[in-house]
Amino acid sequence: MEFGYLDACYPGGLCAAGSVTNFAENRMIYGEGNPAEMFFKVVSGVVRTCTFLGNGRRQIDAFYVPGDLFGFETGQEHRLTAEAVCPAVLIAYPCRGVAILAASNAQLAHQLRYFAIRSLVQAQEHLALLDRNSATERVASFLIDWTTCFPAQDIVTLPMARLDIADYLGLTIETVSRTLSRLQKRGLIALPNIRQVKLLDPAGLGDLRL
Amino acid sequence: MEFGYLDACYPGGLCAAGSVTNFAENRMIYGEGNPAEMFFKVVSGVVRTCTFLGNGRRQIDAFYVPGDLFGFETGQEHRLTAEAVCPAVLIAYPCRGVAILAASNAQLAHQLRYFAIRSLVQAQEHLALLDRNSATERVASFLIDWTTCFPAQDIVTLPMARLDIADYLGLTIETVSRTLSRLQKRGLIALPNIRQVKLLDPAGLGDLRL
DNA sequence: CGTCTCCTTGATTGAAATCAACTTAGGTGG
DNA sequence: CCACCTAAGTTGATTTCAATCAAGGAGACG
Repeated sequence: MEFGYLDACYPGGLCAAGSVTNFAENRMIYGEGNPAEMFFKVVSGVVRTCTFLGNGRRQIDAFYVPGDLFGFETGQEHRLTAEAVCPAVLIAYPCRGVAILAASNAQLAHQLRYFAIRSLVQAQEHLALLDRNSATERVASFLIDWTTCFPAQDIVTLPMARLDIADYLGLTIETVSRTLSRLQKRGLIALPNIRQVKLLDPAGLGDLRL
Repeated sequence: MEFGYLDACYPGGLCAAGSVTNFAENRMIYGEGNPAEMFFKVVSGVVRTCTFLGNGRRQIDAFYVPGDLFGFETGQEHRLTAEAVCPAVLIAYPCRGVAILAASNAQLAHQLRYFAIRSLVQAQEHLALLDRNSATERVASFLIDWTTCFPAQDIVTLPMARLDIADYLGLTIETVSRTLSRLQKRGLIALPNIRQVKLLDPAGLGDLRL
């Protein structure tokens, strides 16, 4: 189904219904099992959604960047935990209120559907990423995906810690660290400091994805 | 966001717009890159959606069972391939026609949103499954998930081949086969024949998921 | 009865997890 | 400003588990 992109802020749309909120780094936005009363739009900063597996491991499902909507549920409860990766500004929308608005506003309904499907596409891409089972493939894909979020910049800042990357890629921090070092030694990337990456050879990096 | 389940077949709803189609086993329903003109509802049978990775590997994103809708896209093209796992009856809906209907039918719009979010939830659950990185955890989870689709039955039929299971779980057929044998030896399941499974100890199997 | 496909089982290899030590960066307080 | 402390990241050695390589079995079908 084809859905054009529509900005969330148009008269009578989402903007009217939401309230702006600030979250400090690592602050929880909502927890697994919390009632799904709100969904959110990222204005600035980065958000992660994650599940905690029984053995203490944590799985990061997605990172959300400015413009993204997250927190959609089919049930009464949030099935994931959402946390601010770095200081973040969000707009919170009440689900019920927006559902009522959407019932009489076809454009808004269309827009919500668009964002739900976009999240689905992202989840499917994440699945494909985890299936590339070599650590090098995963890290290379992650770097390419992340940097293409910021096409203008030469050196890209990673707002998340190594542990976040590891939990997103289904690897350990040691493996992520080693893989980054190896990519640097091979001249594919530069790591000027711990949170910054420069792609020296994007094409070569792309080849690693197979 | 909370969405109650609505049957797709109600007057003025989806049913009016769709056409019934049959697909033989392993028949392609649509291919990666095909124009996304239709989406589908499963009436009977099982459908898989998959991507082919550059190295020849295949990743199965999801299995769809009767009642499920699949084929939603944000762009103009299908990003996955859909195939019939076994003989399947589907209803095909034209995206554009349904979008027009949805613009003036709030209930239909709501329903489409519900199904898009449901696919998202399934994708997120699949992600969590792949993150349980032991083969035993994955296979146990798969068996539990699949059999809970058919709560009434004692012995459940797996419509898909071992290779499908392997590609869904990110494992090889050998590992799937070995793991099933091991679960059988441990008395957790019975495999009366190649396509049937009986959960002898669902609780014990659940414990393996961690 | 032979052949093909799908599945199972075994032996070996390899990549990432784990265990463990060390380095770096950042923050605090004397 | 520097000494200390802590959290985060890197690097190395070893182990573990699934992939790979290889061979054999079971069922379907002409």
